[in-house]
Order: sequence, then structure tokens, then C-alpha cells
Amino acid sequence: MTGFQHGLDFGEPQSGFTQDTVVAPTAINQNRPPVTWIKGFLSPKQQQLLMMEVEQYPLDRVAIEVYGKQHFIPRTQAWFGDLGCDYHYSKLHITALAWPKVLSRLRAKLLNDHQIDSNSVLVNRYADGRDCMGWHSDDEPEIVTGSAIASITLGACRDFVVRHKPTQTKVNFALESGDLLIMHPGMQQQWQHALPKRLKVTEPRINFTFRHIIPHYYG
DNA sequence: CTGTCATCACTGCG
DNA sequence: TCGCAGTGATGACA
Repeated sequence: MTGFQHGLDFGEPQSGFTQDTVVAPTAINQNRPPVTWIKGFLSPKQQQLLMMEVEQYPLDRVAIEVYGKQHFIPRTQAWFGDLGCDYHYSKLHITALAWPKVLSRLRAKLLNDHQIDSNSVLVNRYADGRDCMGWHSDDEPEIVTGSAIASITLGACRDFVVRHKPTQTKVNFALESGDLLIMHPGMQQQWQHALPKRLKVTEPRINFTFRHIIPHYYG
């Protein structure tokens, strides 16, 4: 098979990646979160072309209320998904935009390579090290029970910190461009994660989180 | 209907 | 430069 439009072919077999951490989803271990970290999931060429693609996305900086005050979130984001796979975040309801072809292909690659079945993706853009995200779990009720969440990094390397809820044990992952971090079932119940500020970082980081949610969950 | 629970990002420190 | 403590109105849910 020849390459797709833009020469971006996610169907090509990968080579040379290293699988750093593998923890069985059933393994309950307070010192090691149930994640699989796959470095170099995307080739340098795929990274570069995907980065150009994201520049065309309608990234939005929404305002949310925190401690009685309105703040714009310290990043920009876009939400894509199947019909009815809408996004609910901090009292906001965001309607899913139709899948761009390239993300649709990336979704298929996750299913093909890692059996990750998703129907929606959140794109977050952190313009530099001042952009961040606080402690949270991806534990919205509309997420299908027992499904994994796939997180793909593009651009700047950033620390991704994971914290065990009962014990506050922390584990740090320095995620680099092209890396895939699979968060297995149970992760969101037992652990939180954050993307802290890193003021020395001057380049943008793009993150994709592919999720499997129940369509029309809120009618 | 009522009480409980989790939520989010900023400021002001040290 | 990093990260902790303190800051509350709101919606989901039992």
C-alpha cells in the first residue's frame, strides 16, 4: 500500500521502538501505575506531518470557574469524535467535531497495533512551559468501564506526573515527541495525573487522548 | 429534597 | 524554578 494523502501513512509497521514499562491491568501496585509507555510510537516523519496538521485545528481556550472565579484554562483544546460523543469538562458541554482524516487514521492505528477502541479524542496544546494541567483523573461517567485511554505526545518533552490517590506516591514520565502512553483500566480509579509547569520549556507540546465513551450519555 | 463528594487554576509564599 | 497550602460555588448522585 502506498502512502495516504500528505504522505502520512499510519498503516506502516513501526520499528525501533522500545517498550519501557509494561504493567498488567490487573496488577494493583501502589508504586507503579497501570500504564504502558511506548517510545517512538510515531516516526519522526509522522510527528512532523501531524504537527503541521494540528496547526489547522480550531483550538479553543475556554473559561471555567474555579473557587468562585472565572479563569481561562492554561492551554488550548479541541474535541473530535463520532456523532453524539460529546465532551463534558468542568460544567461545559462541548459538541464533538467530525474526525479529521489524519486523526481517524491514527485512531485506526491504535486499534490495529494495540487493540485500543476509541470513538473520541481530546487535543490539548500547551504553548510553552507556562501552560499546564492540574491534578485530575479521566474518570468521567460517560467513559466506557474497562476501556483504556491512549495518550500521544507531540513536540516538546514535558513531565507527566502520576499520583496514587490513597498513598500520594508519585511517578514521573518525561514524555517525548512520538511517545504513546496507554492508561489501562483501573488507572483512573486509583491514580491522578498532572502536567506541571516547566518554565524552562519554550516549545509547544500537543497531546492527544483517545477515549471510548458512551454516545449520547446525557441525552 | 438534602447532604456528601469531587472539582478546577490561581496567588502567595518558602 | 519548583511545588505546596489555601482559596468555594456548583453539579452529580444516593
